[in-house]
Amino acid sequence: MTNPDQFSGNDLPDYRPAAGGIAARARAATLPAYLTGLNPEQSDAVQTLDGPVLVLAGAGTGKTRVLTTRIAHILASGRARPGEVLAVTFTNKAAREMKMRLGQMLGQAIEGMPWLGTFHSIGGRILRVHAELVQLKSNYTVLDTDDQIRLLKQLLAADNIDDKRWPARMLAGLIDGWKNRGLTPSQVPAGEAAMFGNGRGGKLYAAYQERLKILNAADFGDLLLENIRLFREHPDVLRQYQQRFKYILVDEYQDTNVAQYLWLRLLAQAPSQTSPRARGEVGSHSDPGEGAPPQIADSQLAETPPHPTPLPARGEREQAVALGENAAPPKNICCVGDDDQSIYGWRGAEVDNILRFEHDFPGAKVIRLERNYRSTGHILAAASYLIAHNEGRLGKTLRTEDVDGEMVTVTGAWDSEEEARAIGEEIEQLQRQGHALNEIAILVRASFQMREFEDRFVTLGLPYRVIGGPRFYERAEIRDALAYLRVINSPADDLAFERIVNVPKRSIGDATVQLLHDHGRRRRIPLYEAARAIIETDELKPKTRGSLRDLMMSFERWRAQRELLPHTELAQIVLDESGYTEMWQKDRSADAAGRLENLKELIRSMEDFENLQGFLEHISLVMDRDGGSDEDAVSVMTLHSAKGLEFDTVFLPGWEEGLFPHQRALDEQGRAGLEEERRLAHVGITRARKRAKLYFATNRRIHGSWTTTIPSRFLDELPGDHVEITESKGGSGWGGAGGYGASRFDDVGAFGSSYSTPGWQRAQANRGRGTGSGFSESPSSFSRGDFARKRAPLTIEGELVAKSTGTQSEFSLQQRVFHQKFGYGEVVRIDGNKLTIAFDKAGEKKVVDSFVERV
DNA sequence: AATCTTACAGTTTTT
DNA sequence: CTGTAAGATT
Repeated sequence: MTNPDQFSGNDLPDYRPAAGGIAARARAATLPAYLTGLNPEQSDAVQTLDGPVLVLAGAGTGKTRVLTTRIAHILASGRARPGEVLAVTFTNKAAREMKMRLGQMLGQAIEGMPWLGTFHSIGGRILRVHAELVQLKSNYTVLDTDDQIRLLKQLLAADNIDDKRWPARMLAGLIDGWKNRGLTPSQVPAGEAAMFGNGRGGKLYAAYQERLKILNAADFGDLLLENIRLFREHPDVLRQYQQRFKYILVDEYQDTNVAQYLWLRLLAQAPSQTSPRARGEVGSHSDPGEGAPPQIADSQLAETPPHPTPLPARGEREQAVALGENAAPPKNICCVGDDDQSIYGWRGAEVDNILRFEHDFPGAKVIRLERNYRSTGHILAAASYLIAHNEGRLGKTLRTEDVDGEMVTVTGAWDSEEEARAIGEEIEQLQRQGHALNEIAILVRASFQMREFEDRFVTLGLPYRVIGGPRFYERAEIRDALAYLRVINSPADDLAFERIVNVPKRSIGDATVQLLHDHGRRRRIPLYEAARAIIETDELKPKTRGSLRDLMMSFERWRAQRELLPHTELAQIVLDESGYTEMWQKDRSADAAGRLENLKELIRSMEDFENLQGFLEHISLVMDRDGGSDEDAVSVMTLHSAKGLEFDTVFLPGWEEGLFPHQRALDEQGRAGLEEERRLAHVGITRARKRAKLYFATNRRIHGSWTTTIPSRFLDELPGDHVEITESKGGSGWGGAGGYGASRFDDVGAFGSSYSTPGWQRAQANRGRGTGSGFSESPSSFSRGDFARKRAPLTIEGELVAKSTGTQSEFSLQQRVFHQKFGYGEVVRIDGNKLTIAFDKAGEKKVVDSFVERV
């Protein structure tokens, strides 16, 4: 955040005047300050306030700036008050950033925008107000995926369905998919509903929805779907919101799914047009009926190649049209997105939404932002050339006024280990040249690739940070703690009760829980009440009965204390008295300390909320992953989680067929899958400001065994003029390839063939002068020995010693140590500041001493 | 009820 | 090969 380059990106206080000339200056004189410094297209996007607008904002073209400025303009020009503007994003992070930038732009003059948030938080908020209309109470619980699956497991068990053959996870996926497409149980096409559990999928979905109502709970999908149902069944409520929202803004429109699209359409309609017909016909209209022939809903399942020209309307859209939702002239809705960055098709995002915007919102104005302020010329050219291979796109050409800069590099490595080694060295070199590690990222296709980098960085002592992984509230310890609080807040929360009844272990096993379930079901009471009743009987073994009674008494006590104590203090007491904290204190595994730290963080975060109820309401919707530390460290993450971020230097390893593009995407989605993978590649390259470095390995371990791979077709799709083929650090593109004899050439041949393509040959011809040998040169002149020799003189050690905690005598052989990642172990060898440690669980590892502590 | 053993799968992720 | 989850064992 301290990098000066930051402002060459979206913020642009110093936008080059080339764009406007006299006209721009004239505008600047009459318009408010926030409008100055926008380029003509941006300015257009900000000031076209009436009617539907689609802003196609390529990577690094100032998308967020346009959105925030547009809101500022709406507010400052007095066209609407903050409460009359609906602005939706996908992530809390994006919402927070917009709020922040809006605040900066407008000063403190305007109170925070109440309707700026994620689809889910806004949907959830509307739902709380009208909960009774959809058979919920306003204090309903939001279930996460884990709760969802456990609930489904119970339903499967109740229906005697073998959850080996029909896993609950799969059903959860199906239900999510249906909800993403805006389908209630009765609207699911019969063919699809029959696909699960010998035709019982549809019934299970219905049963699940019913059960949710009884538990007073909603899953993530419901937050939107129940909103749609609410709006359709209660036109008066819909009208209220249509009147309220004078302006609607949508971020990342290419990522919207059908449900989100329907939700937006309903809200974007002019208030007077609410169709009274909508009420009764929702269910019956598209309901194929129970006995209908299994139509495998081709329109929904078969891949529909995206195409800019009008497409056949798809099922859900037809439905919207049939309900009269298409009739009204759309209001002032502005969607911002980039079809070239649509990478979430697999979780329900419909690229069609953005491709068909003009069709869906007649009279829409489409504005293209094509001036890129992030990347240098070569990087942009490479990314543009690559993405041009996609057919289903609206078409944009990114331009920059920046210098060409460094070429994009492509480097081959013998195997993934060498790939990691080479990248590690490049990073160390950058570090020695004074580049901040914070400005370096490694973006992988699949998370298993991260491991090799982590291992390498641990040995090098190079600080790194893994982005992504389990979210804060998804961690077991957080969910356990929350479950305790949920039971205190709402004794009817069976899922929460079940989760912690035997955590920590209190000898209340499955048998006992089953007994509680039976009891509860018979008397139609929650598990909590069942437990209270059963400890008065002698149905349980004395030991179990005693321990359950203790737990119940604790809960009663905590509930009484709830009125007297601040909720943070209560949480502390609950965790201590339940033995939960103690459980982790006694745990000697590597991550126990971290878990205790997380629990502390949870309590800290509770302070931001007024009371327990408020905290629980928000935790599942607006709790973000722990804010990254501010240490200087290399970021390691997946390409997906890199969307929206930018770095000076970006390393993109693993560009091999099968991995990237991923085989599964190809197998399951065909050409659409390939195009999405290509968009992912485009996203990856455009994350880089100054350096994009692509890698492929000839050999990679997949599912344990070594597999020879061929370089990704995407490498062939790069423009030769902007790409440089380099050698892996230490002398050879093959690094350690030497010494393996003829078989190696077989492998080279395999990949060489894919390099007979024009793009590749251009690339080779182009890099002729200066840079040294390329792939055409025999790699046999290099060997592992060469590699090692060239590595030796590097003074990494010198730097690391300076960073390490102290003298090397701090550790001795057989010393017991603790490492944040690998846990406990014993020192078996010492080389300067590098220790070889036999970890109890992780095996033998080489680690820099500053990363371990004595026990 | 807790621990050990075996089977099995194994992109991408937000809310 | 490795981590998880369900099943078998004590």
